[in-house]
Amino acid sequence: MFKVNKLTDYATVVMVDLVSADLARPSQKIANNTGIPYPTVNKLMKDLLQAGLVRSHRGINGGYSLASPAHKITIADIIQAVEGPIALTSCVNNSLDKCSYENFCAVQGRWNRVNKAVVKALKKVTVADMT
Amino acid sequence: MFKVNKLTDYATVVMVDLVSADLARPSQKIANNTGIPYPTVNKLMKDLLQAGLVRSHRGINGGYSLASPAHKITIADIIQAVEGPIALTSCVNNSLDKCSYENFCAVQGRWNRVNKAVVKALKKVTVADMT
DNA sequence: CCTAAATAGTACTAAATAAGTACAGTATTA
DNA sequence: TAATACTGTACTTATTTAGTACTATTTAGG
Ligand code: FES
Ligand code: FES
Repeated sequence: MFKVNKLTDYATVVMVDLVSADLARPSQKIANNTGIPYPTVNKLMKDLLQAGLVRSHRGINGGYSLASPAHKITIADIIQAVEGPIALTSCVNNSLDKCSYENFCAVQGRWNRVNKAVVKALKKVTVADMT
Repeated sequence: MFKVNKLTDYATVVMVDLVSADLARPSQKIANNTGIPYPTVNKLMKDLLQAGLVRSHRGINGGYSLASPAHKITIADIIQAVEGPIALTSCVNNSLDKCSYENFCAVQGRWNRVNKAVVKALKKVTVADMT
């Protein structure tokens, strides 16, 4: 199947939940709001934080909040945060791993075009659109 | 990672190889041309055949050929042939499985928009473009 | 009609990836 | 200083993908 990770799906749900947060919202509360298990939310937040999509605040009254306005965070951002660089095949430019057929392959580099088209499509939809 | 199956990647290589085939080309020859292992080619052809992307001919001098002109076969077609319907999440309309959060989910149905955008992008690139 | 070439279908095994869980550590505020 | 909540890492299990094997069926040609 051609699909995003379940965690990416969850991440969008989390991001949408955070849209309505005025102050920092703890993982526990996010879990309650969304129905996503607490440990899973916890794991997600680490990825979203590292990618700079959310801000965190420790201690009592701590929690997470969006790092940018909802209409500036795209689905592409969320996918990249959770799953790493978007590379439909391993012979796409920004892929982490290397294609083993590269030496004698007939479609060498052609996937770049497809990849760009998909990324462009994913950048068009924002968290605000998902609300 | 957000990516297509390796088999899908191989499938495009196979399709591109078939562009240059005047008569039916056997799996074995496709394997030789592309460097993809023979058993794997064999497996692929079954999927491509079922999806109607190639035509087959049995017996001596048999083999496979494209069912339509190269510029009419899209990357979306190939992905669907190998991986089934394109459904980025399980709550997308044409998905085979059902989303378990559907009852209380905040982004319910919103992925349809993303999915459509991606499919549209994948339909824009054809086998001819990959040659 | 018989044989060799080649596809068609099914089922199994092994490898890779994703999902879920656990836990010890650190910062913050009341 | 105690309670709250994030941070980081590592582990286990489940699921999916990739690869392999084998049998049956069809076709062309001698
Ligand atoms: S499949 Fe990777 S270079 Fe062709
Ligand atoms: S994640 Fe499937 S309905 Fe929301």
